[in-house]
Amino acid sequence: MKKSIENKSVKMRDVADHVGVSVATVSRALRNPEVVSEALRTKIAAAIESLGYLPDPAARALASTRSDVIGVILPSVTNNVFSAVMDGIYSAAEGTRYSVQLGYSRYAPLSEENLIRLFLRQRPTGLIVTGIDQTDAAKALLQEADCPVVQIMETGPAPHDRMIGFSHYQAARAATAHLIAQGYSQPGFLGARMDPRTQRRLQGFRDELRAHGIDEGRRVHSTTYPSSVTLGGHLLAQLMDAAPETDAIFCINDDLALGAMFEAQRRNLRIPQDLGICGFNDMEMMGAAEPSLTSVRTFRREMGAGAVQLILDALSDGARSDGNIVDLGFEIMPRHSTRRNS
Amino acid sequence: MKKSIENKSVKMRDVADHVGVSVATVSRALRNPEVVSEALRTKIAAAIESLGYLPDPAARALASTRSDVIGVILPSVTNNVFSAVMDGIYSAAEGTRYSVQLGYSRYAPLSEENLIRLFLRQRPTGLIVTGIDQTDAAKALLQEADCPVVQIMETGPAPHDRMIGFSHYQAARAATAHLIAQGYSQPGFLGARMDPRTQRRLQGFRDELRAHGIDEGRRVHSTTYPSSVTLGGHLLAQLMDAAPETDAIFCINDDLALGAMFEAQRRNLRIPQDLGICGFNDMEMMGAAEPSLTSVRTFRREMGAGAVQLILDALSDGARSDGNIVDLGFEIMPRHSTRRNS
DNA sequence: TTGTAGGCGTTATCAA
DNA sequence: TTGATAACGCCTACAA
Repeated sequence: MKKSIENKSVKMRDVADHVGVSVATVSRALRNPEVVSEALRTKIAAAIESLGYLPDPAARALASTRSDVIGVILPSVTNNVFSAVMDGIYSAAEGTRYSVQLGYSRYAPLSEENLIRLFLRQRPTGLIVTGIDQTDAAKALLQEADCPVVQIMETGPAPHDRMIGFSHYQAARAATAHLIAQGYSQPGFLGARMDPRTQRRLQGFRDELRAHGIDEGRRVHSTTYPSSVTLGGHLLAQLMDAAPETDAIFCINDDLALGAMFEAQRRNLRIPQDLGICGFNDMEMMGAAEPSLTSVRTFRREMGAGAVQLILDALSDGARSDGNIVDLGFEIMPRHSTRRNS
Repeated sequence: MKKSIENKSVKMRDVADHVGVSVATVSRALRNPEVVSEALRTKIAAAIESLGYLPDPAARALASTRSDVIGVILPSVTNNVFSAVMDGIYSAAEGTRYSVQLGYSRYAPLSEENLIRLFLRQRPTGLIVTGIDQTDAAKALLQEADCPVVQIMETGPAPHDRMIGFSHYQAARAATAHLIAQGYSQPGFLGARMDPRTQRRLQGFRDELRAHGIDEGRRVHSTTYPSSVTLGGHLLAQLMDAAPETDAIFCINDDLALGAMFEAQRRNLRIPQDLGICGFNDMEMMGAAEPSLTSVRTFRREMGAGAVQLILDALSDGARSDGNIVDLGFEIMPRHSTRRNS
């Protein structure tokens, strides 16, 4: 079995010669096995195996005007929300003939637009983009794309093609409602980065307060800096200085919540009595923290895997069925940090 | 400026016609601008711009027998140690003509081997692989690769080509030495996953104990499960039950350390008096925690960026200069969780 | 400095 | 069911 090494330049031609058929037949055996005779098929498979043949993706793409890549554009490399999404994407793509090509926009709509253009140039099998806040040019590109396009992370109006996510607005309202239901009457808000998705969460927070006739006062603190545990601490410090009446906080994400928890401990604020804390995303650490932290569970891995599945479905469905929206929802995970009533 | 949209199938031919030159000249203007006359170069650039031409990577790769991709193989998608590495890689690649292709081995040497084979098939510009524990077949592939190969995360003997990382063994020894220097006499070890890199850290821990004449007793607790904050708590619980004399722990990574910290708080162990805690990697949260947690800082982003740089260097250096090892080192970050002496 | 032409490894069309 | 044979879009000697 020397096959492992000797594939440096085994090409379809070699396989064909080895079996004594034309390259066309080998090609068919690979793409449409059903039209090749049983006998040849097995001989070809054996030859491929023993010669260690691997198709050249570039030649394939050039000749078929279609590459076997699924393009994915995410805003951030480091944010572990997206790590989970990627995990789902890679898992779902594993075992298929498709490979994943990743691009990072760094939360910049213009760079997202360029990435979309770049990816589309490769005639990908499908494209996965994050959210609904593309530039007009990007939207036009997606609209004209000749491959399935899936928007992830959100649900919302007018998807380009397909969509899988949840409502950040509703999730934030639910989290805020949870705080209020626990008896907190002066909830505050901690936010970072404040990209459009985050803004929608803020809007949910505000609308829920309003629905309960609660004034937000000076309790909304946010920054455009990227979020971090450290920042969570700073924001809580600012908030408590500006609005000492605050008795609970809804944090835009779990990092901020964790940082706020640490800061609360430094200030000897008792959780959940003096301060209730609710995060967002429900990363693994939330349940393990002391005290355990309430959060809004989102289905990130499922979003990634689901997006790939939507593309595969679209491929077999053939036609492009617009308006296909999958709402994965969310779930409030009540934990010690907001357990004031019980 | 309708260029943004109308690039659906603008090809080099179109640009050439638009300017009134041959495609060869356009191609040269793109690859070796210096051999094309100033006048044509600017006209071509203008045409490219106004037509919105984007080269077809597949055709490029096929014709030049070299693709503009840098292949990267990492063991894990979700582990944020690697997120930071990726961040460095993408940053360094940005603005160059190279794009990044990511593959995940899920800590399985065999799948790493297959990915290497797959990536090499595309004749990449360079290949970045994680660590030094490849299968023999993979090693052979890397040895024969006709592109620069960079191994990241570690330093060690016999790199295939180039290498950038640090010594996990030495880092663990240093961390253990720090604990001992702080007056802890019964340090324990918490480990998860226990891949070869982790094992080297354990070896460092053990050797350092031995150097101080300390018996490890029943204080080494590890599992092959992937690490998590929750797991850190469980492991500490096990450790304290099995070896109550433990007065400090060295954790294989920061997640375990954080989980151990929470568990210690649950058990009313005072940190750092009753229990010293040292993590590994120094993720951002460590300094923000309450109490702040000692860790071993590693330069993950720099490793990623450096790896890309090494490839770019190799490209211009021309020849493949073997034995090129960059040791980024590490740094002990002493914080409250081990501040027993002062 | 610029143009001509052959080829990169597959796929797909058309015959056989 | 199988085999020739053009593409696919670009690169690169080789010529001019």
